[in-house]
Amino acid sequence: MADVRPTLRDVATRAGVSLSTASVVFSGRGPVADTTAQRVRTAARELGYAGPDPRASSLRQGRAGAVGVLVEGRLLHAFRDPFAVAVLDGLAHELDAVPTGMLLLAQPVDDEERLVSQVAGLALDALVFSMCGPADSALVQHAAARRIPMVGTGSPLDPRVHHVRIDEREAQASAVEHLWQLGHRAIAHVTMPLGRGARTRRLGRDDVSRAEVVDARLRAEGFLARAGRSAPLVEAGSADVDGGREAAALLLAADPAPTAIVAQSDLLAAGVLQAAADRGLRVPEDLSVTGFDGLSLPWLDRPLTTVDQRGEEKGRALGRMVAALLAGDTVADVELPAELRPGATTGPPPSRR
Amino acid sequence: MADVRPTLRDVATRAGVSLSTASVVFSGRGPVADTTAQRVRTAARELGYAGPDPRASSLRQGRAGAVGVLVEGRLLHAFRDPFAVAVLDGLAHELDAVPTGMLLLAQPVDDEERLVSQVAGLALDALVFSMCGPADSALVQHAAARRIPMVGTGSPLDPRVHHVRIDEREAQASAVEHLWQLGHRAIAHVTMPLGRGARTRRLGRDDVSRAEVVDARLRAEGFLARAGRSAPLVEAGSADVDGGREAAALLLAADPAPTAIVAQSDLLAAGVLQAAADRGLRVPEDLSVTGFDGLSLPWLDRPLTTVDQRGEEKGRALGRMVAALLAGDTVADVELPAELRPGATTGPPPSRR
DNA sequence: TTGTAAGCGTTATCAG
DNA sequence: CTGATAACGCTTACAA
Repeated sequence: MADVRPTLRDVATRAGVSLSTASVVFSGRGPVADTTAQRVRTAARELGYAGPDPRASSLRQGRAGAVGVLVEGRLLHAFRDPFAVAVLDGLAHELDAVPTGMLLLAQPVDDEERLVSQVAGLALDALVFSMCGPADSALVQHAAARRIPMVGTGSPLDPRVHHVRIDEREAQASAVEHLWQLGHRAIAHVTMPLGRGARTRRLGRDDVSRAEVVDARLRAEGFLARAGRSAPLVEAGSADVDGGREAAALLLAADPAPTAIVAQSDLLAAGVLQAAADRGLRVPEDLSVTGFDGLSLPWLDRPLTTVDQRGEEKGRALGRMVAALLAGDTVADVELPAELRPGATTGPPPSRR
Repeated sequence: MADVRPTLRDVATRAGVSLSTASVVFSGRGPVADTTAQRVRTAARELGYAGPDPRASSLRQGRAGAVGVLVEGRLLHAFRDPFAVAVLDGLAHELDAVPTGMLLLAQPVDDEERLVSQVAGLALDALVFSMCGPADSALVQHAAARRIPMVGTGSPLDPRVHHVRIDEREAQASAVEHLWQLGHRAIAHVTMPLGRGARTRRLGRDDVSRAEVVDARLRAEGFLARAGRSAPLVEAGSADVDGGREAAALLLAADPAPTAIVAQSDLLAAGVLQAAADRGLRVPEDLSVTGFDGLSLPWLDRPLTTVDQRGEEKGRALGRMVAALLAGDTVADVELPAELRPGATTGPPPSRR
């Protein structure tokens, strides 16, 4: 066995057939006599031929067999969010049926140019913006030029990107409505980071309208629409438990303190619960807390009241959209339902007890 | 702008230069006059040319710009394990510098043939078995035939796969040693699933030696070597918190019950802690527990005594190995240290208090 | 049913 | 510094 990889031509020669016949044997397109096929396969086995080189066939057929999947920041952080993982899992499930592989692309916070040049060197059939992030991305321009179809979950905001969304505003407002019904009138909000360089800080209405991150902006708008324009807002410095804890600490130190905190994600809500515990507040007796995503966080000691947007289903919808696009179909944007799921972290405010 | 993607030839024609000159402008190899380069770039911009097609250049250059990364089972499960995520993060970090993308391959439990045919269609420069799993994989044969270099963390056991390992036996034995020093004499072991079709069950010595999953086998052997050949072993049905809980429940129901349980992973150990709580046992007063991996599990209320194998470092070592292999260097297997890190879940047995 | 030939879009070599 | 020309390994009309 020579050290160079045999090619289809070598196999064909050895089997005593033409190159095209050998090709047909492997691709399965077109009729081949059984005996011929046998001879080709035998020759392949003898030569240690592992099948057609994907590089060559993808050039010829125009299919790479892989889609790029963008996740935010470092993998370590992206995968710490069970919601992101659920979306990816649903996506993987649908793409597996195509079949198509997922090429992970970690979106660096600052250096977009680098990401574009990385993608420029990759053979990709589509691009998936798996998490709703900044409103625009330099990648869109590049992918559009390459005629690579793009799908996202609300961002980037570009007509060339197909979306699977939820009604972020309405979904977040439903959490406020739930609290309002319970009697809360001092409701505060913890947002995800609104853009790069986020830090724990109080937010004004115009900070919200200027926010780069689409879902964070829409949810905050939905919150404000129902809770009142002057309801307090705090931005979390990071989209994780610690970020929620710090943001909530800021809110709870105010006087008067809110009786309920609406967080933009379950992870943030988990941090809010910690901050409440830090101050000796009982949940939901002294403070009600809502999350967003609908994760099952087994390490929480009680079920969170949350807005359930089924992550796996979202991922599957993305995957089906990709599959349709690859098949050359035209697709329409999809809107998925998201609804409030009451748990044990919300109840009447102290004054009503 | 036509609807077909322009090619380098179109750009060259428009710029009034030859194809090869245009190529050199984009690849940066070879000298080009500034004015010529400008003209080419202008023509490219005007045509909306997004750079050389990666499919074609990869065929020509023999590089795909991506490596396949195998994770066990569904993504949802793989990413639920913080250790796996840490390894992937370290890997991503090193590969980013190459630069090379990571194509995720979920290893189905049963249908290996499907995985092979998936990989057969993918242009990959290397294959990374990121988690130590079954001792052999049909992929090895395929990748070897394609001359794709392979790296792993202990499995598959094949001389063609380069490894980054830890001394699993010794590492697991060190946890037993720690307990022994504290005075424990009734030490039990919870193993990861030993192969497909795992279920919660007591294990004999020969179950261990027949185990498919390499690290599970080696750790169990290390455990037995130090704890004594008749120390009780239970296999977890799944490599997660619930698996650990069920396995520990079985151990704790025995009479006499162990005073210490050595788990093969931190996730399993978390389940052991739950099982202890279920029976009203205090840790470490009534039961000592050790884990394996060295994760920081923020949702545990106290630090776990564990064997720290730094996942990120392991991933980086894998990444460096891949980089070296891609550069054509010969590489030697690497052994990384793993050491016991005492936490708050181990102490003297009840009899010594 | 099998063979011939023309690409797919680049990059590498080598001569000018 | 620039330009012909030949691969890279395969697929697919079309002809036999």
